[in-house]
Amino acid sequence: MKINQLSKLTNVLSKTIRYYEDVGLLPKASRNSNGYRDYSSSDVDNLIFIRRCRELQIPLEKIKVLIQVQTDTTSSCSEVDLLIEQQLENVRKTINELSLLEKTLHTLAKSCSNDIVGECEILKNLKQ
Amino acid sequence: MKINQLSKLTNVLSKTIRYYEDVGLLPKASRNSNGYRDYSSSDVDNLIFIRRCRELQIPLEKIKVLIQVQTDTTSSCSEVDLLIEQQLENVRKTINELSLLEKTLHTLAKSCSNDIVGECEILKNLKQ
DNA sequence: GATAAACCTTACTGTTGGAGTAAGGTCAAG
DNA sequence: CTTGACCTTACTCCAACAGTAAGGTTTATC
Repeated sequence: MKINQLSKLTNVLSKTIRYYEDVGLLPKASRNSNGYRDYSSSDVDNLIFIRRCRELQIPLEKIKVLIQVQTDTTSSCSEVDLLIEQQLENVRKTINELSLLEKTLHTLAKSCSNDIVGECEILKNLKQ
Repeated sequence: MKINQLSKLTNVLSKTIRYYEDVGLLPKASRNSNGYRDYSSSDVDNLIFIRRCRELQIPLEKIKVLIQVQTDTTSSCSEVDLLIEQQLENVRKTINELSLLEKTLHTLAKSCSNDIVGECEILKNLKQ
C-alpha cells in the first residue's frame, strides 16, 4: 500500500510517517518502480505501536528501545517495565509541579479587583 | 553593572539575558566603552518580573504583552486578568490530560508479571 | 611586565516532534 | 489533455533556551 493508505489506517500523517523513517524509528521503506514507498500490513502494526506509545508521551528515543527489545522475544522484559515505570514517574512529577503552579496562578488571579494597571495587584505580585 | 552581576542578582543566566534582548523582551542594553552591556537597577526589576512570569510558565510573547500594558499605568488591567486566567485554564487542562495519562500508565505498569518479552503484557497492550 | 583566569562579545548549532511550504514528478478520471 | 489527487525531496519554522567556537578585555597573581 501507499503512504496515504497507511496514514489512514493508522491515523498518523504521511508527513509524520516519513519523519519516523528519517529518524530511524521505522525501517527504510521499500519502494516500487515509480519511487513511491510501499508498505505492508506489518508496517501498520508497527506504526500503531508507535502511535500508542506517543499517546503515552513516550519520547521517540525510548520508543526505539521498546522496538529494539522486541527483536529477541526470549529476552527479559524488565527493561520495558522500567521504562514504563519511569514514564509514569515523569508524568506524576509533572502533575505535582503543575498543581503547585495552579495554586499560585489561582491565588494570583483572585488577588486583583482594581481596574487600573497602575494599581493592579497581579502585576505587583509579579514584581516580587 | 555588567551582565554577570545582573545574572547573579536575578538568577537568570547571562546567556538567557542576551537572548531576551535578542527577541525584544528586554530593550537593547546600553554599552560602555569596551562594548560590554551596562545595566542599572531598573533592569534588575524588569528581569525579575520576567523571571516570575516564566516561573508561572507564561510564554515570552505573553510576557511582552504584560510589559507593554504597563507603559500606561492608567489603562485597564482587564487584559492582565484575562491573560492570567487563560494561563490558569491552560495549566488545569494540562493537569487533566496528564491525570488520564497517569491512570493509563499505571494500569499498564501493573499489567505485566512475566519475565519474557515475548509474553510481556505491557507490550501486548501497546499493540492494540 | 608577563601570563593566566575570569569575563565579555557575536555567531552558529542542537534540542523535541513534528508542521508548513516549495518545487516538482506520477497517476487516474473525465 | 487537463485537472486534481497523490507522491517525492528539501528547506524553513516553532519555544526557549543550552552548548560551543573563536575571539577581545580585564583583573589578579607571580
